[in-house]
Amino acid sequence: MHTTEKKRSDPERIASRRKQVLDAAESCFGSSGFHGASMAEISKAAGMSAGHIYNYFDNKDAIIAAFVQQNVERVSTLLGDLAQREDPLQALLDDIDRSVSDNLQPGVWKLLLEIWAQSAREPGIAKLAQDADRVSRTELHCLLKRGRAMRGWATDDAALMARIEVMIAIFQGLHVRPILSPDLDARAVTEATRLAMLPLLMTE
Amino acid sequence: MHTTEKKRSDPERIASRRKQVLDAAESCFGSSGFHGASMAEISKAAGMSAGHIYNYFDNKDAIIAAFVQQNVERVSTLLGDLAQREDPLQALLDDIDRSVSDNLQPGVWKLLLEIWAQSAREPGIAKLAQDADRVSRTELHCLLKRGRAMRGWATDDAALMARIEVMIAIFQGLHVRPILSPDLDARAVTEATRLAMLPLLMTE
Amino acid sequence: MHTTEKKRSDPERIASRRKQVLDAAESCFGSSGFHGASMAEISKAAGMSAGHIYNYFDNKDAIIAAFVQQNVERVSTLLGDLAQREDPLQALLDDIDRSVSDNLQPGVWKLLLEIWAQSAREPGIAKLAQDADRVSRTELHCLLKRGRAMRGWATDDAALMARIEVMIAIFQGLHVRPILSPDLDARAVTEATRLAMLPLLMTE
Amino acid sequence: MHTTEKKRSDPERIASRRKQVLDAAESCFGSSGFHGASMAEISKAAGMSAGHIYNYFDNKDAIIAAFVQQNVERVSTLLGDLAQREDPLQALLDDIDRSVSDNLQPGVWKLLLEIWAQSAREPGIAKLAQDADRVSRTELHCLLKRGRAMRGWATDDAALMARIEVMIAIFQGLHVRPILSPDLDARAVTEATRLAMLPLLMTE
DNA sequence: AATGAATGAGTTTTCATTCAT
DNA sequence: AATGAATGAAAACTCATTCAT
Repeated sequence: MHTTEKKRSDPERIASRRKQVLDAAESCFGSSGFHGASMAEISKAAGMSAGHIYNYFDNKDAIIAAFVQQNVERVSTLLGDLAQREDPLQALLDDIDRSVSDNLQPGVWKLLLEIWAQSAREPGIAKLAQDADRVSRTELHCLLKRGRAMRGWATDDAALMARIEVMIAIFQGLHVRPILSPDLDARAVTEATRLAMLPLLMTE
Repeated sequence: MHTTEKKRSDPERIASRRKQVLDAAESCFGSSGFHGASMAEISKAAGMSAGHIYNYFDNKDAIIAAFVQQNVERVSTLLGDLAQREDPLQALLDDIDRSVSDNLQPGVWKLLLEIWAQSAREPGIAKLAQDADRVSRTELHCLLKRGRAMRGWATDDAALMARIEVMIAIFQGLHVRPILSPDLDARAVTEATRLAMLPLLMTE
Repeated sequence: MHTTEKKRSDPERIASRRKQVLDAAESCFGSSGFHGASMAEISKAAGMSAGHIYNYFDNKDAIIAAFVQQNVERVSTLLGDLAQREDPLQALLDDIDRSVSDNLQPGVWKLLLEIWAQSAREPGIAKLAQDADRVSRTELHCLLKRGRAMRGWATDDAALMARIEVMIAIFQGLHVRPILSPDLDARAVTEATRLAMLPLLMTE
Repeated sequence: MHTTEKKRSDPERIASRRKQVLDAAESCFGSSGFHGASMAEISKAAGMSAGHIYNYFDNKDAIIAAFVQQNVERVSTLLGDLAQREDPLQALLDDIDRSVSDNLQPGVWKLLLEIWAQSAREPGIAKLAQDADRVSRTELHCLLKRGRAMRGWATDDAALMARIEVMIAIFQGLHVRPILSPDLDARAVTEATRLAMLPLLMTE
C-alpha cells in the first residue's frame, strides 16, 4: 500500500478529489440551487462522506466559489476557438446557430442564473465573475478589432466595447428567455438574433 | 375614532400592512436574496413582529410570490405607455435611452435576477413570471404589428414573435451586464443597443 | 341602552357568556383535543373575539378546568335519577341497556379520554375529577347499601366499595373499547355487561 | 477498534440509539404527555442533541408512533404466556391477582391514557392501536374457545367476542380508576374483579 | 362590553460544520 | 485518508395573551 506510487497523498489526488466534489456540486446545484443543495446531498452525489469534503474545501461557500470559478472559465475556452479563426467577425456570425441553441439549453441557464444571482449578493462571487467577464470582453475586443482592421475599419475602442456589451447582453438575455417563455421557437429566434448581431459586428 | 379615518379594522388597513411587509421584503430580498432574507430580518425592516406577518401572509413563500407578482406586473405598466403612442415602432426606438438606463439601475437587476433564479427552481414562481411575460409578449406583438401595418409591411407572426424574444433578451441581458461589468459606459451602450434594435424593429 | 334592565352587566349575563364559551370549547375540544384547540378556534365557535374571552376566563387552562368541572358534574345527575327508584339494585340492572349504549357513543368517549388524560398530567384537573368521582362513589355506595338492606344482606363497606370500583371500571372501560375496537357488537356487549354486573350487584 | 465490538456504524448502534430516544420519550411522555413533551426535553433526557434525534426518527410524530407501537406490542407478550397454560380459563382466573395489581400501577396508566387519547385524535395512531387490539382479541378468542371446548361447552363466536370486549373493558377501566380514585383498596378490588370475571369466563 | 392587531416566547426542524475513531 | 455520529445555531411558524381603541 505504500511502495512509493499512487496512494501517496498530495499532488493530483487532491485535484481529482476536488473535481469529484465539484462535479457532484454541479448536479446538485443544478437541481436545487446553491442554497437548496445540502452538504449531505452533495456528499452523497460525490460518493464521499460529508466530513471528508472539508479536507478539500474550507466550507460550503468555498465549494460554491470554486464551482463558479470553474464555470466562468468555460467561457474563455469558447473564445479561444474563435481566436483561431481567420476572420473573427465572420466566424462569430457563422457560429450564431450553435451559440443560440447552446444558450437555450436548460441545465445551462439554470446554473448561470444561479451564478449571476449569487454574484448580485456575494461580493466575493461577484469578483470572480467580473474578473472572468473582463477577460472575455478584452479578448473579444482584440478579436473584433483585428476583424475590423482586416476590413480597413477604424475602431473607437469605447464604442466597440459598448457593442461587445450589447452582444454579450443578447446572449445572456437568451439564457433568460427559456425560463420566461418556455415555448419559444429556437429556429426563428436564431434568425432574429443574427439580425440583431449583424449591425453590431459588421458596421463601421 | 377621530373623523372617519384609519384605525378600525379591515378594508385598506390590511392592504397597507401587506404593502408594509412587501416593501420591507423588497429591501431584504435585495440585499440578501429570497433565501438569505430571514423572517426576522423582514419583520424588523417592516417594524412588525415576525409572528404578526403571518396574519397577512400564509408563509414566507406567499410573501415571495406576492413580491414576484408585484414586480412582474410593473412591466405591463411600461407597455401600457407605449400603446398610447401613435407610431409604436418609432416610440420604442425613441425610448431606448430611457429603457437602457433604467435597466442598468442597480436594485432593479438584483431583484430581477433573484426572481429569474427562483423561477428556475420553483414552478409556482415560474408560472407567475411566465404568465406575465406572455402577456407582455402578446401586447408587444400587437403594438409592433400595428406599427408595421402603418408602414404597409406584411407580418409573419412567428418571425415577429422571434424578434420580440430577441428584443426582450437584449433588455434582460442588459440587466445582467452591470453585475459582471460594473464599469460599463451607459451612454455608449445605449448607442449600441439602438444599433441592435434597429433591424429588429425597422426591417420588413 | 341604560334604562335599568338587561344590559346592566353582572348577574346572569356573565354566566350566559361563560356558557357560550364552554359550549364552543366542547365542540372544539371534541374535534381537536385540549391542546389542539386554539383560542382562535374557540373564539370563532363562540362568536366572540379571542380577547374578550379573557374577560370571562383567566386563561385557556381555566376554560379547560371549567369544562372538565361541567362534565364531571354530569355523572352526578345520572345518579340522582337512580336515587329516586324504589329498588336501586334492580334499577341499575334495568338501566344497563341504556348505559352501555350511552357509553359507546362517540363524542362522549373522545371528551372523557381527553379529560382523563389531562387528569393524569395536571394535578389541578385531577383534583376536580377525583372530587366528582368520590362524590359519585359515595352516592352509589349509599344506594347500593340501601338496596342490599332491602334484601336483608349485610354490607362490608370496603368490599362494597371495591365492587363499585369495578362496576365503574366496566363502564369507563367501555368508553375505551370503541376506539380500539370500532366494529364491536353493541347488543352482544350489553348482554355480556349484564353478565359481569350481576354478581357485583346481586351477590351477598 | 478493540475486538469486534460496538463502535463502528450501523447494525445495532442505530437500534440502541432509537431505544435511547424511546426510553427518554417514555419518561417525558409520562410526565408531560405527547404534546407537552418538547423535543428539547426529550433530547435532554436522551442525552443527545435535539438535532441528532432526527437522524433516527423522521419527526416527532414518528417518535410517538414508534413509542405507541412498542407499547401496544407489550400486551401481546402477556397473552403469549397464557397460551402456554393447559387450561386457559383457569389460568386467566388465577392471574387476576397479578393482572389487577399490574393495571393499577401508575406510570402504566398514564401512558395508556395518553395513547388512547391520541388514538381518538390521530387516525394513524388509532390504526396502530386497533391492529394490536384486534390481534389480542383474536388470540384471546382462540384461547377461550379452547378452554370452553375442554369443558364441552359450545361457543357462540359473537357472544364470546362480546364477553372478551367486556373483560378487556374491565381491565382497561381499571387503568382509569387510580386516576380518579387514588386511594382505592387494591386487594378488595382484586376480589371484586374476580367476581365480575367469573361469569364471563366460566358460564356456558 | 368588545374587538382584533400585535407581541414574544416557544415549537419543530434543518444543516453546515467538527471531531473521535 | 476517511467516516458519520454528533452538535448547535438558526430557520419558519404557531399561539396564548395583552392592550389600545
